[in-house]
Amino acid sequence: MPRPRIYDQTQLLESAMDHFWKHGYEKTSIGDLVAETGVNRASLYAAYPDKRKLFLAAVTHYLTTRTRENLKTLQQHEPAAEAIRQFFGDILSQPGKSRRGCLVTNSAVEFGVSDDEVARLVRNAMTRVEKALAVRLQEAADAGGLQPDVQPAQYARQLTVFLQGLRVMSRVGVPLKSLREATASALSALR
Amino acid sequence: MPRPRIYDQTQLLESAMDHFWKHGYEKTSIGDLVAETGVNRASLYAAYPDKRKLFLAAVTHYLTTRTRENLKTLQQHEPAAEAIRQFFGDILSQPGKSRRGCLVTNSAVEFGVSDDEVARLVRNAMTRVEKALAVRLQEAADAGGLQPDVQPAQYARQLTVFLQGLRVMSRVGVPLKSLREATASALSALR
DNA sequence: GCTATATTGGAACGATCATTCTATAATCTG
DNA sequence: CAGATTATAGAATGATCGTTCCAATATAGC
Repeated sequence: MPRPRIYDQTQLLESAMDHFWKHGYEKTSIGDLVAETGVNRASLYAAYPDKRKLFLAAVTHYLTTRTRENLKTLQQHEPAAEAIRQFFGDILSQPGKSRRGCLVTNSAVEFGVSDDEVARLVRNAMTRVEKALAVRLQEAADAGGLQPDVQPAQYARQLTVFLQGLRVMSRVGVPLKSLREATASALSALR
Repeated sequence: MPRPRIYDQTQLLESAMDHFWKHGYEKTSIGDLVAETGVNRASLYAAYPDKRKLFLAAVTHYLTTRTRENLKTLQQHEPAAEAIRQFFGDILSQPGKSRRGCLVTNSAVEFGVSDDEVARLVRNAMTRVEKALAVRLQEAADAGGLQPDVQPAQYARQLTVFLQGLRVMSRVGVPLKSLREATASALSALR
């Protein structure tokens, strides 16, 4: 019976995610989203009760697409040491896109102090990355692909922190070449 | 002849810096600053032409106080390896304050894509940290305080990136204990 | 103590924001 | 084709924003 929806819900979410990713939450207005997505104001509010809920949906969408994609790289390659290299390599191999940094990192900074729900979402995402790294690092250690004095769990923590740093520095325009050098150094315990 | 200023200019800058540090640029309104600093609107605009210029002054003030203080720790302790430990140790030793992260890191994320002047300011600050670390790491290497296979310049890059990550994760509420473990791992090449 | 001068307090302005409302349009069921 | 229902377009609303304005105020030099 109803008039059919003219826009695609996933495209809306992708578009909104892109905009929040590039400009952050506060600098993104509903007007911006209407202009960029082509979706009408009223339709936006029919789909999400308010801007913040749309943002949360966008972050979740980021986690289930971008972050999941990165984790797949980490989990699927063999051997484990190579998977870890590839994981970081992928992140540093998109010259145009790396400038936006990571929506999770950006949200950590923008909402870390002011919104506990976002903060928890972000911490959980970081913990998942850390655990995935820990699994692969343990594998690498077992296979002799890790310096013997390195503890996988702690090294996973270190690399998770390092990854956040990469995202900050990408966003502010530090050349990828420098970041690749830094990463090579951070991964030098792998062999 | 003129009516004397009733507020202290440095206190104003400290107060504004604090607020930008905690809440970021966009979420800080002039009204917030008036309320928190006690300085009148007109006086604010007499001191700085607009919000952005005040923000730039606040960031510069941060660099000449907080960042400089951290760099002093890095430069003054002996031996070099101990100075580096202390540098990171200090950053992770303020349970209440670490939650705000670092104004430089926060600004990198908030303005990295949208404001080249801020981005350059931030990159320059990061480069200074990296260079200071490189100097001390070279010293440490010369004194045998560094694993022989580690290159000081690249390790300095790595630690600079890592530091940014620490600041992000502090801000989002990751426990300092975890971050200290990560840091211990990142500094394990020192001895 | 008067005048010149810059500061102060707070009202005022125009722009922009998130959100809501109203009217119209498009489809499916019967 | 009629009517129920939801989507759409865009105007309207009220709050908040950065910034400006104006009248009142406080001092230093005369």
